[in-house]
Amino acid sequence: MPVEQPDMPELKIESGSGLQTNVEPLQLGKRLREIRQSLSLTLEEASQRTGLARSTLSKIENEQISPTFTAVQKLANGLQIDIPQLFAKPRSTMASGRRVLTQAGEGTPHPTSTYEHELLSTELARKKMVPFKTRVRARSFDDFGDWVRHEGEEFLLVLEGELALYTEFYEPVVMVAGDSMYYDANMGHALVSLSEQDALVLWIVAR
Amino acid sequence: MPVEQPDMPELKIESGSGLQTNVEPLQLGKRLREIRQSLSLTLEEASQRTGLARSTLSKIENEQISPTFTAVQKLANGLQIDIPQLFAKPRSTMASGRRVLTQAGEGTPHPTSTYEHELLSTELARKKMVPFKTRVRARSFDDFGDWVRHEGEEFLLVLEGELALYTEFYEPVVMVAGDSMYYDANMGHALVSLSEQDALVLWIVAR
DNA sequence: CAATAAATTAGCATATAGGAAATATTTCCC
DNA sequence: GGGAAATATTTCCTATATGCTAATTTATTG
Repeated sequence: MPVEQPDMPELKIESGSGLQTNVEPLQLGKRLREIRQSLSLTLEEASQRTGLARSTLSKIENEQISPTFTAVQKLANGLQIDIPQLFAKPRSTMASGRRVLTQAGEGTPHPTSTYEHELLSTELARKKMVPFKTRVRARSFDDFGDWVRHEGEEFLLVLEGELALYTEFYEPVVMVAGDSMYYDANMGHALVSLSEQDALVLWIVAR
Repeated sequence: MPVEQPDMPELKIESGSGLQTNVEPLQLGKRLREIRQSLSLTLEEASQRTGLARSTLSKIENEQISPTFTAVQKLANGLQIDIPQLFAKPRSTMASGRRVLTQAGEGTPHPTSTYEHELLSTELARKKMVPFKTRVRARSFDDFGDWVRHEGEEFLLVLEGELALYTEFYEPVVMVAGDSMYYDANMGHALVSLSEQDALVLWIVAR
């Protein structure tokens, strides 16, 4: 009897515009300086690792010259940076340097006909992962309607009880406390509690 | 006493980025040519849109020169390409329609001086999330060396015991079973067990 | 404030990218 | 197959990035 969309809280996540018409300033030098400094490297050390001259590095960081692509490659190799990541825009991610605690039972409730979700860390927006605890009511009907199915990947850990995870293309699997499952969420999936009491699971979705 | 890098198991996982010492061939010219042709643009047209000379474009595509970063920017703007995407590798994802079960205690062990990690779902490569259970040994010294710090976001759920989560910029937080934390992993972090017995946590990292 | 380290700048030599025009290649139509 | 037009490549010159050495300025540290 799993179920409709509400089972997938938010997922609105980010993926801002998608249209980057803006003429990005893209402070390459600034970024590079940050990276180098975060590694506690002096220009001299960075020079040794990258094979680029101190002065060149300085000029690049101060945006006095526009580095050759080969120079960028040397930089990326020498400093262990991922090139795509280097050029990535300010990255509309979760606010950096933030954390949020959710104490047991203090999450945001989100009940559905089959599940009782407790959304975690809701204070943080634009997260890469959406975590929630779910209480699967005892003896859910074992004929369920449609699969739950959505973009992304899902990780599931059984915290209490015993349940069956049904997934498309596979046989159902019985899971007990401590068992975990990682699966492609595009694949239909659904949980059914097997024990007398409700089962409790931790669920995490990543898009 | 958290610690050195080993505390962050794998992370090598996808994007092979962990350590990309390899001198990536990175056929920039080839990629650009493909893109231009897929837009049915002639060198002349591309030249007009980008402000770069026909000859320059030709040389870049034939890898006779290594374009300046500003040139790459002009190209990206003119041809509506996303720079990160330009350098991104073929984008491999987890095989679709797959799932993998890890039964309690059956993960892949990965001990370090401070923690005892049990990696989960290791059979699936290129996952968006890296899940593992960690046993935090009782009474870890509460003076720890360096922070653990890495790209991405991290979710932490306490399964058993009681521990203190130290994070940069914040006061330490005491967490008990059922409590969870979501935080920016670039922010230094470290766990210390407070109870007599070891503490057990579920950890999930998303890059 | 002194002493040291680190970063920036300067000057010059060289390698190489960028632009304009010439040359070569391909495409396409008869 | 032979042009003619379109497209791509190469040539040549100029602009600029890179390397080197050293001097100068700017942090750091004690």
